[in-house]
Amino acid sequence: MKIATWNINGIKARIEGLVTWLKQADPDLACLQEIKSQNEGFPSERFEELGYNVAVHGQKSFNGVAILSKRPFDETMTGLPGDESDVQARYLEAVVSVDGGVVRVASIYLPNGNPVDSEKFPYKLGWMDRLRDHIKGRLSFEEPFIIAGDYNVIPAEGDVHDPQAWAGDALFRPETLERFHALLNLGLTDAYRACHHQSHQYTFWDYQAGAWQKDNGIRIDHLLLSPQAADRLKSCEIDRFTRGWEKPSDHVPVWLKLDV
DNA sequence: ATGTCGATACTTTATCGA
Repeated sequence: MKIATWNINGIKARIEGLVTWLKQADPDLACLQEIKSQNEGFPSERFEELGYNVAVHGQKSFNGVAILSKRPFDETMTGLPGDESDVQARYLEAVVSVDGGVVRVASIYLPNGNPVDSEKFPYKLGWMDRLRDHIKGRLSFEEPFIIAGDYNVIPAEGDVHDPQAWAGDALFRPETLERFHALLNLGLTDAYRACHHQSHQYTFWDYQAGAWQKDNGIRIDHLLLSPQAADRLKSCEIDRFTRGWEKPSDHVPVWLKLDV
């Protein structure tokens, strides 16, 4: 089973590129972030034509996550628990049946958190605390669970072209990394890191300042695995070639193969 | 060199968010 994550930065702007990639990459499950669309405006037909079932948690203008699945959804859940006042569409979870069990998957768009002296940074940290609490509960199910998405977290110095330049940024602040480690310490596995040891393998390059041409990137899109998913992990790769396409997203797809 | 994009609205340019 092939499971992918991609922050597409706007479904309307990216629909043709996304369909092209889906046809050639052919994932069984695709977690999308930053669809920047309400549920009503989401072009589900374009994916249903390709054999996908579609779950959307949308919002006008900003944020928004979706999951495409070749298998029907047994259940879906929208919104990260823990704060009734949080209306931002950043969390979608789904369960599908496979031979001999289920696979649970979450599509997450973790808050950026910049600027750090604004209310956005504590919102990010609080969201990470809530994510940890929620995932901790889910782990008691002992299922293969893949938490995939744009984490807006640079895990280590080897995941950024210029660590100095990012030192004070919300994506690389000690408070952020501390919470990312707390998440991993629940017993989760960073799928890409489990498959590859080389550093400077990025998933995002800014549109500005020729970042792509200079390979000035960061690795912030991750697939974290429950122990039951990690046991079945076969491979994990970054499709960096889409960054060179016409009208690219600033993020590229990351995918893994599970032996289920 | 804070140099680009995408979405939105009291729109055709400014604002926000990333």
